[in-house]
Amino acid sequence: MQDNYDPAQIESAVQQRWEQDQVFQVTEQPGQEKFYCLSMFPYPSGKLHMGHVRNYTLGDVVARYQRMQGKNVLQPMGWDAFGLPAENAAIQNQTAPAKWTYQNIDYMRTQLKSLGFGYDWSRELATCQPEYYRWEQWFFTKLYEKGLVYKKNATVNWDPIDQTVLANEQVIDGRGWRSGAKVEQKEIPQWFIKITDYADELLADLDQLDGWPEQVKTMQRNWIGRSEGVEIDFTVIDHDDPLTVYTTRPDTLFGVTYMGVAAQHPLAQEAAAKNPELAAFIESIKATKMAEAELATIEKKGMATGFYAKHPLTGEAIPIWVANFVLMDYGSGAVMAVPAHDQRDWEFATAYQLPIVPVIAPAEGEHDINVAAITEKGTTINSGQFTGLSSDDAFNAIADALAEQGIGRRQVNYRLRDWGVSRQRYWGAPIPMLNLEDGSSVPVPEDQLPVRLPEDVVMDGTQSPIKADPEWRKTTYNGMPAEHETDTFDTFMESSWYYARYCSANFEDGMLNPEQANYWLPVDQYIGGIEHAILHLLYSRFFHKLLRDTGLVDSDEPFKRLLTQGMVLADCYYREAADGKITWYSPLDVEIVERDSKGRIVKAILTTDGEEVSYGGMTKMSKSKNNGIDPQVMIDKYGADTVRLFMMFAAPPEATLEWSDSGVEGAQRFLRRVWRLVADYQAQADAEHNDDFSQLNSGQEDLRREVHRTIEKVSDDMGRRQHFNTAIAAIMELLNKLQKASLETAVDRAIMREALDAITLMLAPVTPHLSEVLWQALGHDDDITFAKWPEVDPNALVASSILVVVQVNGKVRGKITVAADADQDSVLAIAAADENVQRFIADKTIRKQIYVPGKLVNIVAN
RNA sequence: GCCGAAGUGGCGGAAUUGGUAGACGCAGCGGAUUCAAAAUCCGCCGCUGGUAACAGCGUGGGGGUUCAAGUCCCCCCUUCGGCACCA
Repeated sequence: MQDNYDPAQIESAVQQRWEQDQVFQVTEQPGQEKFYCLSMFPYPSGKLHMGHVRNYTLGDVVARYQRMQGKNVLQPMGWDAFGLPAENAAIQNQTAPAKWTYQNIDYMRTQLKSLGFGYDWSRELATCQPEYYRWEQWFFTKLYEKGLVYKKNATVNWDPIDQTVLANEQVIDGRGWRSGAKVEQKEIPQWFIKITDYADELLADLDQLDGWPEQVKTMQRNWIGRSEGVEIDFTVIDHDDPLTVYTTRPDTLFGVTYMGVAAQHPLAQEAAAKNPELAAFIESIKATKMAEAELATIEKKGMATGFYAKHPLTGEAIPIWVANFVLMDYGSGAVMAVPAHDQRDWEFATAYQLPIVPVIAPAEGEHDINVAAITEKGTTINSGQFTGLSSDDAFNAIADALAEQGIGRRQVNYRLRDWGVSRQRYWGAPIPMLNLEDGSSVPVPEDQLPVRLPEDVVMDGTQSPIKADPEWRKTTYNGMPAEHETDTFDTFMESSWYYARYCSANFEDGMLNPEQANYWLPVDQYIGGIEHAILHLLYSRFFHKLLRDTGLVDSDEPFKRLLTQGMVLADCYYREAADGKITWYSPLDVEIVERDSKGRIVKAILTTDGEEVSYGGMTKMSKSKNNGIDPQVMIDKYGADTVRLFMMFAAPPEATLEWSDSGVEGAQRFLRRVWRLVADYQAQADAEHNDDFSQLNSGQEDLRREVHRTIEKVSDDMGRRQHFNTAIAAIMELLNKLQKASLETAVDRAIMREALDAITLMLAPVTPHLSEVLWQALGHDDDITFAKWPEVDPNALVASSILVVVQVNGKVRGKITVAADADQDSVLAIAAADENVQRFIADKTIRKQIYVPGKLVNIVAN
């Protein structure tokens, strides 16, 4: 073996062998335990960024660890290839989205290979391929047949200059990002999938997901937002149709002082027709973006419609207002307002001097209704026959009374809304529906699928090429003229079932091969960013249940265990010009020339011109701050193993990770030390070994105990805890001890040998190239990829004496070494006899003694 | 605004079930090696006092529970993720 660690040479050789032997291609093995390890597939944006590298290293470490546990491991990879950036890039680079996308995929695939990720490339897929999206289209028509798909009007951001629909991120301060036009809200017909039909099951099944982080489950629970309430019909005075609202607080019904309706609500429209001032007001609030965050923070505005509702129990007339915080797309588009007991209603009432009538007395404490609403439950007051009840009793009594009159129904409601899947964009899977001349819609017949998206197009920055081309949409249905739907699917559609398609990625006779899908599914370990905690993961869970109810899979949930990884941050540097304009410089072009005595950056210069730049701290790697570190530069400089090791060592998976050049160098330093230790050992490979560990001296016993303690810890960290940073720290600690160990006797050498084997194996998931080469150098002729994970020898762990900490009144005053089998009394006696302990208890009375066996003594004395 | 997290030395982080706060790494400092440097090796490294032994203080801020709190409870501050058309 070479004296020096040469990652470039090792890595390309090992990767070549993996490719030649198709090491990571797998098929179903009925007798063997399977493990499906999946990382969220990337959007092919051009090149990998560090977030990808982190995500996929985590996945590869888990996959390799599980393989060494003897499992049949599937780890696939593919491309989330549809989406907005391809359209933007196409406009900018005068190319077609498809061409741009496929080029990016080709480059990023080589990057993934150079990082040594063990993927089964025979299953690679890209969601923009008709072979993929045809089955999504097919599935959508099945859902249509089942009545789970419907069309309704919904609001979009409309750019009146570009004549195009904008995504929320394309609307900046109420204006279109390209045109600068004031964005309008426009209602257009769109397709929806009834995810609300599955709300109950999506909520209940969260309890089965033991392997999911509690925070993700909580976020999903809150997102689904199940509530129990009452739907109430308010008669509108001099009007036929009642105004129906939903409330979770019928106990506050007597406190209703006004009603709120959305700008698009029929009542508002009707009132506006006769009232130009109101019409103008409605027009003005229509410009508000309908994002929830926006709504929550906007100034509450409203105007009276002139209509009045009749209070169902008191008969009083209640004014109906148009309010900008009531959404038409949401529930019935109307709310009853109880300003005394709802903060938002309170703010609105205060702004417009509407009456605030308290009807609940809080259970405890004083409350000033002039300062804020009383939102907690309590006892009813001012509530007619229902006065004096607890909120819960009043809820029931009022709900029953309304039900008797036929104007109220108990109802379970969800915050979750149906999934709008229509997008007015080009680069997505065409929605497989036909619009007929009579205005109705039918699914595209199965034998005409897929509805192909033309790939050779020119983007002009406004309309989608398939909308602009009248020929594309022309077709017939049963001999009648018909038009293809020109909207495309939300890209969350593709990412909702790709995990299942991987199981039979090349299957041509259906969406999935149920036999293969049921062998591999559910995914045993899913890894991706926390930013997907709600939408992507909820849609995928929903799709899995749809697949199940279509008979394609047996399981209820797609992902057994979930790991949500944090972001990658880096230093950023900038210069501010005289006019205040800030220019950001890549950390790769910056040299730190001065640090203070604590090591903090004082002065940094740009290497290209030698002038000073300012330090902007650690922020998320991003284009805007120009602080993205290109993984390729790092791989070329240090090798994949070093990059992988640093990524796993620098932070636990869920936390943010701060990129550090010197940290990467530290990782490389460690690998060189491992290499050298094996090389030094190899240099005397001919020397005699003695594997009999029954007669060790105390130093040998201690060292061997360290080896097996490390195996124990690393196994637990990698398997159960998934804290790879502490696993690596434990290996580093062991290496530090081994470097000082003697190789004099045959037994010394046998212990070293056992330790080097263990270290090589334990590092294999993280640094697979290095480990493969070291494994061979250590004389093994099997493939380390499938080698058995090291086992703990329980005999090696036994220690004859243990360290016990002695506290007096909770402060550490001494440390004693006692026999491992010492009883409580003798430990307490030794503790009290300790010289320093004596100083603190000598003139005091011992009140209490606590002994935590094998760990700690606390003497309470005063 | 709502929902979910996080906050520990100069820095990244460790402390897994309430039981030695700071493992491991980085940076820094001192030394060895070298003509010199790089690389490598050895040592020191929370703050304050002390030659030292040791003592006092210390986990975002304030309060509480406990023999014992980074960890549990209450209030507050700051930063980050999501909020349904970015993926």
